[in-house]
Amino acid sequence: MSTATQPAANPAGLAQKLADSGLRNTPQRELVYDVLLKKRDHPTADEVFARVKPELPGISLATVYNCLETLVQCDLVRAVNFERGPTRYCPNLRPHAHFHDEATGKTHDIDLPAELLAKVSSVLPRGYDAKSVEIIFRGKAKSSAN
Amino acid sequence: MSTATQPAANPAGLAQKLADSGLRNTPQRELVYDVLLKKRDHPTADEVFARVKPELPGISLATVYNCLETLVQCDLVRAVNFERGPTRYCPNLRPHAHFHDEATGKTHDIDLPAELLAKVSSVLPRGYDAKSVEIIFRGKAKSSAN
DNA sequence: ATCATAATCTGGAATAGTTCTAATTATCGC
DNA sequence: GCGATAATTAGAACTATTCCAGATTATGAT
Repeated sequence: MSTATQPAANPAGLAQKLADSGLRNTPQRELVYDVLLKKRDHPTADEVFARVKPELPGISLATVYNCLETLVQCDLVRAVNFERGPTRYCPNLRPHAHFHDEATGKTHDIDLPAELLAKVSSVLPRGYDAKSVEIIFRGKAKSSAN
Repeated sequence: MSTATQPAANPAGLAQKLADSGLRNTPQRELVYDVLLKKRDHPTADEVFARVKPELPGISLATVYNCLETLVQCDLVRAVNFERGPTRYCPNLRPHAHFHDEATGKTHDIDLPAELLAKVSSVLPRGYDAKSVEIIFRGKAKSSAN
């Protein structure tokens, strides 16, 4: 498993990022962020809820949604959507695309060289100012893949 | 406006494509396809419904959903999703990305050179077999854009 | 430490978009 | 024209998410 240093992709970074945005740190936010970091399989809000509940039985689904939204606002987590399925959450902050395996339903991160991202953005005609680019592959991941 | 020849992007192509898939041609399907071709602004199912109703007042929203789904199956139309918003429909069959203007809510097609698509797909590690790639830009389109 | 203030959390109701269901109607091949 | 099959319809049901109002909790000033 890759353990490369990632900017703020750790529980310690959370308090800082929250403070930066004038938000409070809470056990709920910490826990939600922890489960995202611990199992990076692009869980849905429901799945996060299920993982968080044993640790904090009183937590509500609404709070999980709130926390996830907060983490997205703080740029600690990316929200990802496939078709009309439930939103999935991803703590990988490096530029990456998503590969959606139609056979297993699993989602894999595909790292993107900055060079490629630049090339992709360069197809935009003048006047188009893109704040973000999202690339989604759909297909089958043969064997091996984690 | 571009009137370049597009494979089957015309009402006549519909009957053929439907037949190919063993499906029947119906007034509802023709009309839904027509309104998509006539105003290519990536309408939602509701918007298609509204445009179709004056011509065929008895049509139901469920049928519009059915027809759109059928057209997608026949590869005459692409379904596009932005975040959790309603699905939008696009009769542009050329390879293209979508630019979602956050200010106006409008969607613009961005043609993609085959060369770029190939380059994008080439970032996939061995074992990943992508059936489709989707590229979505988000940002602001200054002035000019149609 | 105490209090006031504001942020956050909670459970349940509400909502939006879409899909499902059962009954009716249209279409195709003979 | 007749029967088999496909498509349409209206409305109910469903899913993921947001909204709401009230309870709880953290924070900063005293």
